[in-house]
Amino acid sequence: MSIRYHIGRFAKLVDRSVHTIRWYEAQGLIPAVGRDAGGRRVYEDEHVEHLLFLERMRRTGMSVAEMRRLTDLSMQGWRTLEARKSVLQDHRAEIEAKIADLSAAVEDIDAKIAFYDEWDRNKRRPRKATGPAQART
Amino acid sequence: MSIRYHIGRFAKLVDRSVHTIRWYEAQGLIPAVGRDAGGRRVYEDEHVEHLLFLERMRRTGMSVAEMRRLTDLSMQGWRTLEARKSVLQDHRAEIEAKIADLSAAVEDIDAKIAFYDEWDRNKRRPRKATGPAQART
DNA sequence: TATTGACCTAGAGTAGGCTCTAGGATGTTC
DNA sequence: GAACATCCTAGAGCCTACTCTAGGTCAATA
Repeated sequence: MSIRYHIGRFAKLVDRSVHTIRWYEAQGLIPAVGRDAGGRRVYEDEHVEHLLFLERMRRTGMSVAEMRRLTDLSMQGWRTLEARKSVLQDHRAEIEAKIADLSAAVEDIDAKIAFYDEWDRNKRRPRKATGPAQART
Repeated sequence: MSIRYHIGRFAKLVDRSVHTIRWYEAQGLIPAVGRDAGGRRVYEDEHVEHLLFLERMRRTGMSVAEMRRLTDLSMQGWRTLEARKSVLQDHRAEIEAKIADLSAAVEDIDAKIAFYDEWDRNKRRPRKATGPAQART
């Protein structure tokens, strides 16, 4: 027997606003939401887990369309396991590319900071860039 | 003596559209753009380097507001070196946080895929999650 | 000199992802 | 039984970062 939540509590659990939760449902990101006698939405632990997973996907750049696809697929049971894996593998590849991009940016920043430091030490702008992509900035 | 470019060539060099370049200038992201006798914008290598650096910052999540701040500061010379370093250090910290988030997401995805694989192998849904944040998805 | 292509300005439109408003119903607490 | 929190629907509004349109100018080429 699982715990049930109304939307306010649910929203807090998954760290989104109540408005956003309703909007997510309208976008097809929350499967099979029940209602109580008064017509209010009722969520269960599975919804929490589903949304926490989606939240991680969202934070790492997955679009609402992709999250909807994942939600759609999971509502169709085991027959869609391969399709779900494929969506996740694609997203995984995107994440790896992003990590590479971010790491490269960290290097650029460090080079720029080193360049500023040298500028500051010598009280004159270094003639040659210390790293990639140096302008007179 | 540096090479000069009109907007079309410039846009190609920094891989943004001509529209976007004009818009960037309106947003204060491109310092001191000259004009030729016919009123057309003229860019130099320094502009290319500045924009390539901003492009890396943009791709890693820096907002237009922050890029404008960086551009403003660099137009004010050596007195703003510390301020520029500080903006870059803040962005660096954000990037590191993003990398951590992305790495965690990769782990979640791998756990989810392992979970799907086990489900597929056993032809029934594993009762316990293989990793964090497992719902019935 | 006429066409063609690249450029100009001002401003409107778009996409994604929320975020909020209005007007009303329900449920819990004192 | 009255106040107050929480919920409901439908739909408008907002923010960021572009993206495109309209109407025109300028310069190189045929």
